[in-house]
Amino acid sequence: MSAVGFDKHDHACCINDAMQQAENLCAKEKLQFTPVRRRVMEILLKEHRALGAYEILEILSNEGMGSQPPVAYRALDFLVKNGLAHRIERLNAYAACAHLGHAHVPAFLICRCCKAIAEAETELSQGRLGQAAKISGFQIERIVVEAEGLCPACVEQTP
Amino acid sequence: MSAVGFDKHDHACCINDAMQQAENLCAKEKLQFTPVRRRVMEILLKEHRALGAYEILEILSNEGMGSQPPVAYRALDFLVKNGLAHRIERLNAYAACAHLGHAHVPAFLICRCCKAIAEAETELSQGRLGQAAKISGFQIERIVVEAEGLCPACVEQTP
DNA sequence: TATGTGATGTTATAACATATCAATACGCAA
DNA sequence: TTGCGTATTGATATGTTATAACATCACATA
Repeated sequence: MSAVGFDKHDHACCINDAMQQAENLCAKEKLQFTPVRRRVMEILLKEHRALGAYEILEILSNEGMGSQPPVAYRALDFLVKNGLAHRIERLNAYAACAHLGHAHVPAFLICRCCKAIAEAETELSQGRLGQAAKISGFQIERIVVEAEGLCPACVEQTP
Repeated sequence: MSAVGFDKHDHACCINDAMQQAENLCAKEKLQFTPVRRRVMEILLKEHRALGAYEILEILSNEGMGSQPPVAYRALDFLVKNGLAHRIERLNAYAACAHLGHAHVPAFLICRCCKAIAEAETELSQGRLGQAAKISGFQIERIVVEAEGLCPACVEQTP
């Protein structure tokens, strides 16, 4: 498990790789990776952080790709539904998936100071939550795990 | 671990107990359990589900206890900050704590059909998320765990 | 050409949340 | 008990996030 997000890396390469994987996945699943959807995915990858729908919308708007909320929300819904991006509930924001290709339950570390996020993977279903669900007969379809706190950089500045 | 929420119980008694515990806790911590705060706690306990701030506000308003959003949000912030209630991120809503008295990391089962919720307890810090945090130097302050799916009642109706 | 389907465009509005500042109540020391 | 500082409430305005509803476009195919 690597919590990509708080460390440096070759970002151009990271974007290209991810876009290629997204292309492949859409081709394989016969999904329409349309210009708006592709562009939103690029934006999320480029910024490499959680973006609000309206932030994305503004970028799209500046590029003449639609200026009304549903344009952004539809593209984001598509990306989330197909595992290309995740919604961060705590922030009401969206981030590109950092583990494209393998199925996983995403878990996030969210810095309350600088808003940086890192994505880890978990397999929570075995845990106490899974037990509780089993006992009560609840059928889990999706799990949200988000930890809020201070990232390495902010820990030093905020004592 | 009991996931109270999807089963019948003596509700009047459950409310009284919880209010008493809340009173005690506020007394012990020297917190001002003011009329608005007390009433919001009662409302959450009475409804026994997650309520939006504006739902609560409407009830308060009907009773002449304030009609503007900040009234509800302040009371809810107080309850959440002091562990009397939890915020359900997935729903942008609030629910009374089902485990008053003992410290815990709350985890929720949320029915996407009828919106019923159940609160379980977890101690997640040992898991992979805790590891990821430790490795990267992230300092966790709060953890959100929310599972979405179908409650026992809705599983039967929605095949 | 007609028809179905999925994606977009567009308007309007619902739902959730907070900033700000004034007024009031409360706890406590002088 | 008086006065002071702090916490709480009242009130207005505004910011932010999300969706309903309906029209249209583009493409595949019967």
